[in-house]
Amino acid sequence: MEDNYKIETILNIFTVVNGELNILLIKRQDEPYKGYWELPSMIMHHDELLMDSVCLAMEKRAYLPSDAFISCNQGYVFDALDRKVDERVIGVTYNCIIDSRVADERKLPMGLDEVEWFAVSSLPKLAYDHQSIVYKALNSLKMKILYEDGLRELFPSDFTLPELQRVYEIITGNKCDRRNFRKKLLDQDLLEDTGYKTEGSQGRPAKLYRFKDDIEFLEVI
Amino acid sequence: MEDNYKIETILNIFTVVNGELNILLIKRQDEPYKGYWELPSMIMHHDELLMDSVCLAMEKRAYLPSDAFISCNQGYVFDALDRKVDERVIGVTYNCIIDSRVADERKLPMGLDEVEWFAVSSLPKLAYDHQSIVYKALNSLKMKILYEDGLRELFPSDFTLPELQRVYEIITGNKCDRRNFRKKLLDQDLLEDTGYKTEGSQGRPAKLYRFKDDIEFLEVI
DNA sequence: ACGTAGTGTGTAGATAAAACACAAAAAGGA
DNA sequence: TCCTTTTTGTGTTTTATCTACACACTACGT
Repeated sequence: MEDNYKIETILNIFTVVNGELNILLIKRQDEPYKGYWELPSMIMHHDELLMDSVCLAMEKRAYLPSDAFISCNQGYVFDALDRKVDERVIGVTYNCIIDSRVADERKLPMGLDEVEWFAVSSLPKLAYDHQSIVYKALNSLKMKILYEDGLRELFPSDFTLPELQRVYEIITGNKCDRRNFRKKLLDQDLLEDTGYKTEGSQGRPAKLYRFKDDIEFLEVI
Repeated sequence: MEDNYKIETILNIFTVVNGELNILLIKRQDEPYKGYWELPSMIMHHDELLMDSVCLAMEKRAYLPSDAFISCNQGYVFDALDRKVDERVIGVTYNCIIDSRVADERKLPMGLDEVEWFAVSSLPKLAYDHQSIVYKALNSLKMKILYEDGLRELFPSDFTLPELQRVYEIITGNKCDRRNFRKKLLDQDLLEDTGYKTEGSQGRPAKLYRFKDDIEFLEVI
């Protein structure tokens, strides 16, 4: 018996802009699922590593530099027999976080692809099983924030504590008291005050913080 | 270009016997790595799901009933170009926990395979990249114990608190005080006293507990 | 009967988590 | 200019959780 299947890598590329968690999607130009949005993906060839394929997907699909990510973690493998329409493709997902400062430096080829950021709280119709894939990725992100250094990766540049809390609450689903959230973060000494404040927004300006780029740290939140 | 690679599922099958975490290994009969031990694995065919392949590996490699596991979770994907000697095989790992009461009901075909349980604290020489695979699985198990219901799955039948603590400490790497460990577990009301005690061991007999098979529970330890 | 080995138990101090209310700084409109 | 609205910043008290710690009980072996 001749086994014939392919492996693709599928990328959940996250970034935070204006205190909102965004994910990168591409509008499909062809059938099937024409007009639906999909995650960047790339078929892996036999002489490549999965990570090679991930980098190619970053460049050729997402139009982002292949080294743009702050973190890139392997996620779940999706293997339903009918997940693609006419061929067997096993999808290995990768969850990437990139810096919002490079998120909009994409050079799209004129009029070819539509590549856009969507707030995860308002996603469009997704092709194939990509809806499930995003949900699973969001759950991984939740674990990463709760038990690892997820927040640090999501906020590489300056941020306000309310922004941090909004993203934390959206991803984890836990609402928490502002004062307790601030205290918990400031008590560990992971953050430093930049001395700057937000401008032009409504209400009292918020202090801008950044994560200390410290050697080792064991726990966030 | 014709892409030609295969996918295999690789099983880390864990069970607890006598308060010791064991993993199932098979002694290789042929080159390469003849005489080394390996994890049960099975090539996945194009018309199968990964879980089909897992079940086949359970039956045909581990000689265990394919429904014997208490839990079976997808783990990491190993994809190094040279992880197998002469062909490209992508390994998708699954971490299974089985009941120690079925662990020894295996019917091995006479004199063909050597299939044995090893304490994870004293593993033999492992073939291929299976050493890394076991390490990664142990780390997943740690996360599962710390943040999910891992302990419950590892102890489906009666156990003593010292047994529970030993396994907990080995997997998590955290030593903890006996009294505090007991209190933490007994305060949540997950356990019930069976009324029985260990017999024939040295020292004072230990009470036998079991996990209440309760509806929902949010946290262990 | 005595030693040895392993289990079972409670309390006080420290640390972390949860609950809670008001003042400060900007923007917009009367 | 003053008042209202909006959003941020701040401290204390209570509660729960975690940590540290010492001695008695029950079997087995000699």
